[in-house]
Amino acid sequence: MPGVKSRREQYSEATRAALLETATTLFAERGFARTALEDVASATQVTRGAVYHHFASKRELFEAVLESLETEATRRIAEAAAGTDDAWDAAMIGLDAFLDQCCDPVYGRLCWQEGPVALGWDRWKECEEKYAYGLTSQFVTSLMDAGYIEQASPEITTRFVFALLGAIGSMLADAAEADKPRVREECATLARRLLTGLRPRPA
Amino acid sequence: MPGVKSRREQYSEATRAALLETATTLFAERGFARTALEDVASATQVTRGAVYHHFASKRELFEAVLESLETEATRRIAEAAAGTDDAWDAAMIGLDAFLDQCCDPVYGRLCWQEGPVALGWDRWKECEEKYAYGLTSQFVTSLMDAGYIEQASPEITTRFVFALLGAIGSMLADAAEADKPRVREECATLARRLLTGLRPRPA
DNA sequence: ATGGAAACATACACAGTGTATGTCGGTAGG
DNA sequence: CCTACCGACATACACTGTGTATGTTTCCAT
Repeated sequence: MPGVKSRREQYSEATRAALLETATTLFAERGFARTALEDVASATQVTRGAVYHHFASKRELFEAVLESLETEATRRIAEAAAGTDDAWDAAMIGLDAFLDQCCDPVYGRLCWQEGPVALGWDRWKECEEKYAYGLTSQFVTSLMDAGYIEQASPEITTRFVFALLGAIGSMLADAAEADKPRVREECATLARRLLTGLRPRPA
Repeated sequence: MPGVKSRREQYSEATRAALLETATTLFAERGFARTALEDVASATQVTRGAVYHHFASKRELFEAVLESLETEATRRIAEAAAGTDDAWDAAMIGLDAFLDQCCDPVYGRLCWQEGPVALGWDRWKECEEKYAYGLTSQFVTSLMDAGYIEQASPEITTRFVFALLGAIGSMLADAAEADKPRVREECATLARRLLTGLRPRPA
């Protein structure tokens, strides 16, 4: 009977999920480099053996954490913008949803600060292709197609916009909880203004 | 006689400089994490003992490398923009000088890619306060003062612009040597356009 | 019940950083 | 001059942390 999990499979899956969760917490609290797998294991009440059973390496564990966070985040953002036809409006709604997302300290810290540090920029971007970077790319090309921003290399434009989003993510991740609403608003208006710079000139 | 160095001091300074140079090369070639101090030492024909004599830690060695690169870079950029009175023109000249700088693969790689990875984002930004970040901040505030860009939080605006510059640095560091001129130009126009988005509205 | 495989634990190899100590040549004061 | 010291480095070692190889137990199928 496919779909029915044996007890052992359930246990195994639970362990894996628990590892993922403690790893998320510890990576977010202490950062990738300052978190030893021993800590992750003991906090989950298993040994490092279990960790290496479920994940090939420390890096892969982090990637799994990242993917889990990004899957949820991109889903939310895409969902928020889904109903809107106009490309510009959709992008602005997406931006708002993204800002909301970044106010979660775990997301901001792990995806935008620890991510590139832990995996190296290349590998990180490779992972992000599927998520934030990919989504950004979609928004950018749809804005370009709709004539809302000037025709230019989509790759480079995307990287610029992505960098902006990264800056926002890092800032919100850094900001004290009390400051977040203010910072959030300033980021929103600034990002909008910068993007309007890309609009085709009326001339 | 102050100012005159004893022979020992000269030797010492020379080895320190040599260490700095090989470290620069190796960090740029292999990255910070994949470069062991043993490699730096042996390539300089000394032992790790010498490295630890001159630098308190691997991190400090990297910081020294970074500072050396950034000192030179910011000097060049500031110098290029020095003669120009108009804040906008000065900023554009500075941008051009920066783009030139980033075409040096060593600078781009170490300052914009390895930097945050090696030191962690916080410490990296702390270092950059004195150099690229500080210079960016100056340009931004002078643009704001001159009314070329809208009044807004200078801190946040600076971080946005800094992120843009970082994106450029990374891209040029990544780009194949043959592509650099093209990428450079596209980056330049894109950056200019984005910045114009910050100009106060005529309305 | 029993062979086998999955889910872990245990133990170990190894790389790399940092530190404590040793050595040797240069330099300064008498 | 010479000698006592100090700085520049070398040597050796401790410790942390990753990854791997090998056990051990538990579950499930036959």
